[in-house]
Amino acid sequence: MLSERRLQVLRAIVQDYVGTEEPVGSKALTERHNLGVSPATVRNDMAALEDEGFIAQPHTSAGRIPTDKGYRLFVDKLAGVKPMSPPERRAIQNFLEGAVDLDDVVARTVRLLAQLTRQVAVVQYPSLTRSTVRHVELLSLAPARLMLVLITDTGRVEQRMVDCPAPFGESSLADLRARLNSRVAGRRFADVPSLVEDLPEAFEAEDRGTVSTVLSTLLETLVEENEERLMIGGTANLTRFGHDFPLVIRPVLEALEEQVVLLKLLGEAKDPGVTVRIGHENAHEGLNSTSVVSVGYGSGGEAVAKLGVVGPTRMDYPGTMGAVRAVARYVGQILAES
Amino acid sequence: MLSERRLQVLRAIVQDYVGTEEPVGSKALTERHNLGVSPATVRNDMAALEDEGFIAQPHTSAGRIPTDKGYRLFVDKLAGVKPMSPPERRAIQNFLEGAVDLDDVVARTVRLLAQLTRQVAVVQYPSLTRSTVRHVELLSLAPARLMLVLITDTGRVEQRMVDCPAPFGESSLADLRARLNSRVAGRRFADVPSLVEDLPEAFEAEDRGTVSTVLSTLLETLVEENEERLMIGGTANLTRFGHDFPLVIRPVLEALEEQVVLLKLLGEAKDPGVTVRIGHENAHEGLNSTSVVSVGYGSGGEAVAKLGVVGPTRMDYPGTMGAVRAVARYVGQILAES
DNA sequence: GTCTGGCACTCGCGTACGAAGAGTGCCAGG
DNA sequence: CCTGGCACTCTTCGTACGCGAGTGCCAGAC
Repeated sequence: MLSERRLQVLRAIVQDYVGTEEPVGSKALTERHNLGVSPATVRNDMAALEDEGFIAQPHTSAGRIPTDKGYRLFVDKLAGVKPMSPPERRAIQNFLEGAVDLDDVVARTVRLLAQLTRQVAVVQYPSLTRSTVRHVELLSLAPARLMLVLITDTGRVEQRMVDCPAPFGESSLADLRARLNSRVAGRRFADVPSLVEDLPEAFEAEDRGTVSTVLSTLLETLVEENEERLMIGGTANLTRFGHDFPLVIRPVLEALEEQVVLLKLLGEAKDPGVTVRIGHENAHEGLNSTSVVSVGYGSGGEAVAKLGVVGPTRMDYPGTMGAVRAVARYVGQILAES
Repeated sequence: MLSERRLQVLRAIVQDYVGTEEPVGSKALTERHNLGVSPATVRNDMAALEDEGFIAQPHTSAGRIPTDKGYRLFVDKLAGVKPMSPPERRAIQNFLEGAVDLDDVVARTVRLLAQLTRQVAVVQYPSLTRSTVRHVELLSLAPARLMLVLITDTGRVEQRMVDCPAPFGESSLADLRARLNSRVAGRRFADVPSLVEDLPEAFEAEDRGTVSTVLSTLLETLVEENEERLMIGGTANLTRFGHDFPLVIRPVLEALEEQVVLLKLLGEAKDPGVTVRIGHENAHEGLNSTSVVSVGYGSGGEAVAKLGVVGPTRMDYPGTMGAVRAVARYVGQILAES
């Protein structure tokens, strides 16, 4: 077990290193934080912290830098979440309220997060399966060609083309549209499959093929993987990463382009509050030198999607967590209003 | 005026420099290209080319590298467009044909371009104003709340919320929907404003406010700037930029995040064929060390949007131009089919 | 007039060496 | 258990130097 002072030393190391980006030595520590002990004592503590794996030295005679394990302890025990100041809160709210539609909300959120945290921002669109159905629309584009449009209570709109096996009359179309909506409107998307499975039976034999096709298209859009979308921004902030540039930044950019990777990353965070994944805690190898701070957001109690930032493990955790949490809260409000 | 051989020397310099990324000297030139003359002669030619501003030396006593002006001459006079090989063409076609909707087409196009050219790809969604209307849908979400959905022949779907000044009955809604579609379906979006301006007059006084609101929302979505969207990808390719990394890459990433900048960039290219903007020819300062290769694409004769790549001025112009042109052609085909 | 070989010159790059500085580990004493 | 002192390690930085690539120019050949 680590003594109280050793924890203070760790905290001081993390704070200094995050600020200066340079390994921090015992002398600098005693000067900048009044720990009430001499450098020699701090050195002993540092040796102990190093034995436990919380800090490391890049070279034999340089200062110490925190390890992933050190950051983990810092985040869990030594630091809180730094709340946003009132002016910042107001700025967030004002900026988000200007949005005209969901795309705009998401785009603005990305910009905002990137700017506040000076890191790469990732915002997931509200999940279909965790939203409720506002409306399902069917349009006839050609005799045997329909367009299916899904609209969620969060303002998300998805459309799919449907090629019908047989021509589908205007009256059958109206019938299907009405039946579909009466069954699913206001219900959760997750429940849709069971709500519509017997629908073809209500139709004439000649139309059943088309109805089934429409329904299977509808269900396809709800399959995991397909239904998730996200937006990223602030990649220019990657340039503030460090000195050993290309080697680190390359895999990060590649990972960011793989939506699957990012979705898995966000999906792993089950915590209801802000989740922090540090360095090697991220399964994806390219992100081993980054930390991911994420949180769910939603219009009501339940989270409909996640948002977060990706940055160097050497980041201002309290500040970042505060920004992410605040933005999520306001996005939730905006969605609830729309 | 430059002699034929001097042009050959310039061509050789560009080709070698693009290949090796290193300044090329007179000796290496004569060894790798059989120009039929000695290094000394080439040196004289190089001195002349330098006087004219087509090449430059980074330091006294290093080889020469092409200037923007040199690349310009190369692109205009010395090199053609390298066509894609049949297998490549087939791969492009296969990859694009798997798309399920417009978002997917655009996303696949971005990936494809980025992979083929190993550069940053930019694809603009089909412009609304240059497309034709397939359908306009109006949905009632709440007594005084409508959703307006626009669908183009290229598969693009835009939606907007409309807050009505007064409740709008279901029959009025159906009426408006029918009148709207009969006027604009199949027409070009650019013509929509003049086609609908007298529409409110056909309605009862109590509904006119709502009809006007709907129409003005419709027109707002068509305003330049608002109606343009684009997708970028392959930013990881920026890491192959050069050695003086962060300084160059930073402004490029920043420019890429500014959609306005990119749209202007693509918009400036008026040429019906492939357009190349080299280095300082790009108005935006951050892109002064990049070249932009772009081309319009569309389902029919006219271009509905642009696509292209952004890369270092030191790029394989013939190959890049070939890839961009080929991808644009196939995207056009796909859009025409859908 | 144009091309060529020769030659002296310039510079950037890599290596080597040494001094400076920062930081450490350890130890003996309070 | 803390502290001051001290020897040690390593990185960093500046300087010097030799090497090699490439150039510009010139006199001579075709």
